[in-house]
Amino acid sequence: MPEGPVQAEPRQPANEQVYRSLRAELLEGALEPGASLTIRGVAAALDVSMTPAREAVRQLVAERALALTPSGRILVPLPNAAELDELFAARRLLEPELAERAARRVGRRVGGLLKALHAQDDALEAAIAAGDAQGYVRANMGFHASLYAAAGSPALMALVESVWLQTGPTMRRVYGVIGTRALQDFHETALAALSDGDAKALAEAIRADVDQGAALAAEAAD
Amino acid sequence: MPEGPVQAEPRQPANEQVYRSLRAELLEGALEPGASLTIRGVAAALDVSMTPAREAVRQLVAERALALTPSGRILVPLPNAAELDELFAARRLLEPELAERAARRVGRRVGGLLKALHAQDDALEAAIAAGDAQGYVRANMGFHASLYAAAGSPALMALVESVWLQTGPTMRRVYGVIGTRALQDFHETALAALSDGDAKALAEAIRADVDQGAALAAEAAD
DNA sequence: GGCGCCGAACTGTGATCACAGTAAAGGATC
DNA sequence: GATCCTTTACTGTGATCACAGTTCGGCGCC
Repeated sequence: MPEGPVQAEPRQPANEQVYRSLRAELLEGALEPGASLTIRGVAAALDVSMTPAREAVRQLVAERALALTPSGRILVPLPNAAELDELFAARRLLEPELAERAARRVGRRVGGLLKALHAQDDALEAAIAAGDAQGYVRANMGFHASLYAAAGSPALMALVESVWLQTGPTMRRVYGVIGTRALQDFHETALAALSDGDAKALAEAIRADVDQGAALAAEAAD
Repeated sequence: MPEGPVQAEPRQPANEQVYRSLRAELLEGALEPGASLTIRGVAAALDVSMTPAREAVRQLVAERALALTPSGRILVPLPNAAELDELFAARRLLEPELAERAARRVGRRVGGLLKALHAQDDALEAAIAAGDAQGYVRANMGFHASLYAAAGSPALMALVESVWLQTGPTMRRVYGVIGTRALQDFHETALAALSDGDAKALAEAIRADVDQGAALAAEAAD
């Protein structure tokens, strides 16, 4: 069943454009933790007025992806060790569930998904080889996102994305400690479990991957 | 250690006032699923201008507590069975973790917390006896909220509250099926586990309570 | 030379207005 | 009497302006 060309975005509201832009920057770690933003600044950067910029910033504050100082200034939050622990605890709880749901839902029709995941994994290796920290974060997230998208569980996915949004700025630093540790490739384990149709094993591989990420993040946090 | 009077809210921004108001209505199920809201309407109801009302609505849309029609109209979402399943799956994963953290954190200094939880539980019984559906939802949520607050895990708590916000409008209907089923009081089980300092048993009681809620919600959804 | 103070620039917030699109209600037609 | 269409009222979006509070600069003082 060939898919037609993606609907050429009939109309992109300005506030959503700003939101997507900021969100992508946060997810990929393009924004330094602790950095400050201004509504007028992001409005000018995307050539819109203050209003849509405000809405976008507000949304991200509501998702804890941005923080407000007591006086109302906007900054990229810098999670401390305890908060990082909470966020990875949430990932450890939610992501295996999504992985398991994905495996059960695709069943044996696993070909297309496997191909997409392999592509993301290749991009990840390439980013590591090229020393591209932001590309690394993006590819790693893409791998997980592609897998979980197959679960067809938008509400759970939204929760996980909310967590990613909060860990994004710190995840960039994780790239810095890669290579200083011997890492096990749980993505490969996950792909094997998925092609075997073993939902439990897939969930376990994802849990291990998240745990490894948590360890790296804890190491990179100091 | 007597606590001083709560700081008399030095200044409440209008947008947050609107946000809190809408949020409370959603959490307690005061808003009917499928009902539609207008920015001008909520602005008028709280006697503020459109701007803060917009911000508040936007935040709640970002948290999936409100939904937008393709044309941009605002309505209280009506989760279908699959979405409800996702939301309770998330509660089932996250809340036992919070309960366990709470138990470990309070350790043996459990007196104040137990007292607060008993008070919430009494309010819950009173609401059931009085036939107050909204009071029931509020007291039940208050019980869980008080317990998890003791965990000192704001990031996890925010995730759970996001889920509550989405289940709120449907939870009101749950009250309708209470009494048609013989219910086990897992709150009592939880309180016993807490006073024993048994974190694992507390987590298990909370999981059972969430599961029972999920069953009731599934029953009330049709 | 270091410290404290004052002012100017800048911040987020709130209000108001103009606009394009949608939904609903009314009437005309068959 | 039901159906379709037109018009009207209303919706969310975006822009602009006024304002109060904060921050950070430079200047004067010790």
